Amino acid sequence: MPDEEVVVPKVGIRDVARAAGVSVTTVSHVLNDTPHTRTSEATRDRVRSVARDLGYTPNRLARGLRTRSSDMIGLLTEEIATTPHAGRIILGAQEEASRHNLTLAIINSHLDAGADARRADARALIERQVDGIIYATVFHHEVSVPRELRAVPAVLIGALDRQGVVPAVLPDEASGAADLVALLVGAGHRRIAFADSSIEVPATQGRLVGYLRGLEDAGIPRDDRLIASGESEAAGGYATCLELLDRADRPTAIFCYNDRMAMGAYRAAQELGLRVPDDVSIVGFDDQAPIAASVHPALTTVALPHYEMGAWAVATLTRLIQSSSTSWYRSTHPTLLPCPVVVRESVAPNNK
Amino acid sequence: MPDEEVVVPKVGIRDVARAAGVSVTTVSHVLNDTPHTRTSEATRDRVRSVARDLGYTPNRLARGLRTRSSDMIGLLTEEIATTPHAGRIILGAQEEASRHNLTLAIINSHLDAGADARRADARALIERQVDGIIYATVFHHEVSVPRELRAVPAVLIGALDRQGVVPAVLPDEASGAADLVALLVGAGHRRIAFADSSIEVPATQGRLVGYLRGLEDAGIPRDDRLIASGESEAAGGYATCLELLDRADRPTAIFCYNDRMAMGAYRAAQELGLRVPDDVSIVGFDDQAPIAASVHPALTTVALPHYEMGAWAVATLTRLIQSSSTSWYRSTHPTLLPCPVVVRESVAPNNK
DNA sequence: ACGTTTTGCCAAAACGTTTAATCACAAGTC
DNA sequence: GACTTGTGATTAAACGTTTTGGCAAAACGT
Repeated sequence: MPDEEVVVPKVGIRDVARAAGVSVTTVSHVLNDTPHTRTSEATRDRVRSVARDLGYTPNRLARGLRTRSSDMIGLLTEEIATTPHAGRIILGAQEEASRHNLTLAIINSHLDAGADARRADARALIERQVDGIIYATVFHHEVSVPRELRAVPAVLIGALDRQGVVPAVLPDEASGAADLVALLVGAGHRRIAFADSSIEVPATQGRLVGYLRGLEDAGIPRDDRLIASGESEAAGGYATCLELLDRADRPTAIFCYNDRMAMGAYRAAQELGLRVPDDVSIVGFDDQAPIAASVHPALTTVALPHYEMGAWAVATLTRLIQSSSTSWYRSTHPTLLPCPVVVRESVAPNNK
Repeated sequence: MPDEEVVVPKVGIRDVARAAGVSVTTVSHVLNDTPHTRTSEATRDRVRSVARDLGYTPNRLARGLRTRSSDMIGLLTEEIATTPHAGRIILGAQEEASRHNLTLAIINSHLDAGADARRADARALIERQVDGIIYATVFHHEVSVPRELRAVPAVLIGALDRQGVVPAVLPDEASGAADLVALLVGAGHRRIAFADSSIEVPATQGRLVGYLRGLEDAGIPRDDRLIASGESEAAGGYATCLELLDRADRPTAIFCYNDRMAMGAYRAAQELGLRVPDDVSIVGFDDQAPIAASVHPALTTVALPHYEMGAWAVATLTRLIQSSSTSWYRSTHPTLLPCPVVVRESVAPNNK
């Protein structure tokens, strides 16, 4: 009952039609370049210019209602807060989405949220008629996706679907780790220690597996005395590496489970009077900003393909959406994205 | 023309109505608890249980079309990539949004994007009929908001509206810096240096202003020989602090422009054989994860209220939306959110 | 027993699009 | 000159909700 829109009288397709002296159908046709439809070049131009002059903005809600598709994709993230990495996933997803004229709707679940809360979040997205859903988790091995996700195409980031029906993408940590070992071997190192994380997550295994594979590829026998583990923080890295380095036959290089532990390794080396990289080479994993570039010497490490996983997710999602309702799919193996090693200054040739 | 939805026959409000033996009107009324409407307790229960059994999910597009509101708010971010901080803004906004039953649609502009690209992004959100828009920038002093933002309530994060019409929120860097100085003064320090950033951004000024105010409050005269500047990275902090510390009358504490520079300060101190914090206290700014907690000794610093700004933004936006169309507002002063100092281990009493 | 109020419910019109189905009319075709 | 064919546009029916304005029946007051 209050006065209507004194501010900006929203202009709809009808207004354009009226101003251009055609029907709304025609306006819709020309503005969307609807195929199999005929309109003279003259009226096309007229409609377009009128639309521009009036400042027409289509109402995507209305369009979505009619076309049964929202051009939105939902990103369900699990604790974006804990890891700065998550930002890069969002960025990758966002940019790929923009490329397809889609927009991203984001909902964040707390890590400790129950299954019901998570399902409620999925429902919230589905109510919004998203065309697809990305479920991004911190690195879990397997997860059973809320069954509401079955209502709509979905992909998984950082986890495998227990039922094996939803496509998933993961970082190829093992290969990255193996490459890193190869780099060290190439620099002449043979006594390469591994400072592992003491808590068990899939990443742990991948990195350890890659470390061992790297050794094997180089024909270096495994030496369990060179493998130690600690809390996956700077303090843990310090303690672990202190122990590894404080021996007569100390390693010439240490592969740390992550960059934070590598920071601890730097300190351990320093306290023992060892210089990095001259006396001992140190490498990390994660390429965690801003650590890796800020420590001295700058840390050689392995980057995780967060951006790429985000982009991959919306790319395959759009493929799924297009092929949807005709062919259905069963996800075979998860997609593994490469983890490139980024070379900085913490590795030196082993001249011993 | 392919077979219709063999998978999941979407259930709409009509299906619920039919199954419950009532009209869609009634279903709508009970499901929304529409006020000033009368329905017997019996039918209410029946409708609700039928809806649950059928697994009814309302179509928010349709609802939005009718109610002229989408319950979505758009977050326009400028280069979420560069700063890990951005993630916390998103998180704060997201959680506050969830609290109000809103969902966040995110679009990211590149920092180097032109004004047109930025306006296109704003339009994309408006087409989606978002109820409001948050424009989050990296810390700029003033910005002229795309005029499409006038079509809908908007708030600014990290910048001021040049026209002074859009409410804005900023971190109160000056007070945070002053508090930090007060902490140092309280520990007995009087020769407190400031390692400034050499590039000019609003944050620079705020922190410097706060530093000076802190000194003044303590009755310590300003000494320009204690103020130096360098690149706002670890390397710059190293160079700057090396110079500050390598004097006979060296400061007993250094306030670094940010945590990365503080990392450099640690290295400078170490190379000069000075222990932190025993020989020199060092503080930073930003509370940047994971640096601040990972360095040794852990860094005392000031946290930026990113989460809080995100939450503030959607909170005031919802207020704006509710009061909209009735009262219009003119933003007075920007809101300043406190930057709490977080005490760790890099400050020691000055016993000299 | 008769008006009046209250209670419980419903029909139908929006909301702004897209799209299937037609339609008028001019131009070819034999 | 009667048929077909092509061209450029239109009419009207969706899409799934909310909401306005009523209407019948039950309850109530006298």
